[in-house]
Amino acid sequence: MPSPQLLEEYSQFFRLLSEPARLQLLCHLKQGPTDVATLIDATGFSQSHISRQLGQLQRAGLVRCERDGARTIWQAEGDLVDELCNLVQSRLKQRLESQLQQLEAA
Amino acid sequence: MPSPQLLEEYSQFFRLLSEPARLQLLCHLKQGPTDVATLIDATGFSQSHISRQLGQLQRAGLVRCERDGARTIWQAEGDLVDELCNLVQSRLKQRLESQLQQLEAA
DNA sequence: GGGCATAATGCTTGTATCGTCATAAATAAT
DNA sequence: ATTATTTATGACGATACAAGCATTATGCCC
Repeated sequence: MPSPQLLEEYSQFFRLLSEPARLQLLCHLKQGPTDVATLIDATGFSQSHISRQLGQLQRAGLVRCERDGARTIWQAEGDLVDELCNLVQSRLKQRLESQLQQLEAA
Repeated sequence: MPSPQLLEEYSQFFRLLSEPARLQLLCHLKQGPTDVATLIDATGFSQSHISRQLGQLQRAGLVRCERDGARTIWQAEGDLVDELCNLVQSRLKQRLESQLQQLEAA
């Protein structure tokens, strides 16, 4: 039985991934290091929004940045999120398959 | 690059785990099938709160229930959440270790 | 230094959701 | 049937957070 503190940390981490905007940014950064202008173009989000989301992801250690002059180049760090998403995806798939089977059986 | 719909589903799933109360309930149910009165005792949450949280977990297929007379016996379904938490935990551990090392090096 | 890009941060608003109270629905017992 | 017990749900206040606007900070170029 995990301690309340650990549960709190888990939930905080999952909360970070509970926002489509952040997941989308992470996915883009998975393609390779990217500057903010490109992210704005790709997502349509405002500059301030992107800056905040990246800040949160950075504090969690999911992305890091390096400055290139006035620009900031961001990149994803580690593939924990990929693994998590893959697990969730296989679960979603299972569920849909099972629901489909139930429909066919009826 | 995942579709927006898929990102939305991922995020909804993670949002489910972003609440300590729900994680706590899941952990209790991992110990074995449990009735609501026991959950109230164990967590101190109100009956209505527990009922709502279990409802959300049920709709996501993370728990299921069977009625035993007037009581409802709940149990966790699958171990996806365990796997997710283990991945996250090892990540948290890594991060702390790395921070510790940086402190020692200084 | 001043002007010009880019990125980060206060502040505000809107929305979602937690958590509780009260109530309703479901089920057992007498 | 009525009553008691357990669970689910409607309504509501409080709170958290996303998202944008405006401003400030940071670093380049002249």
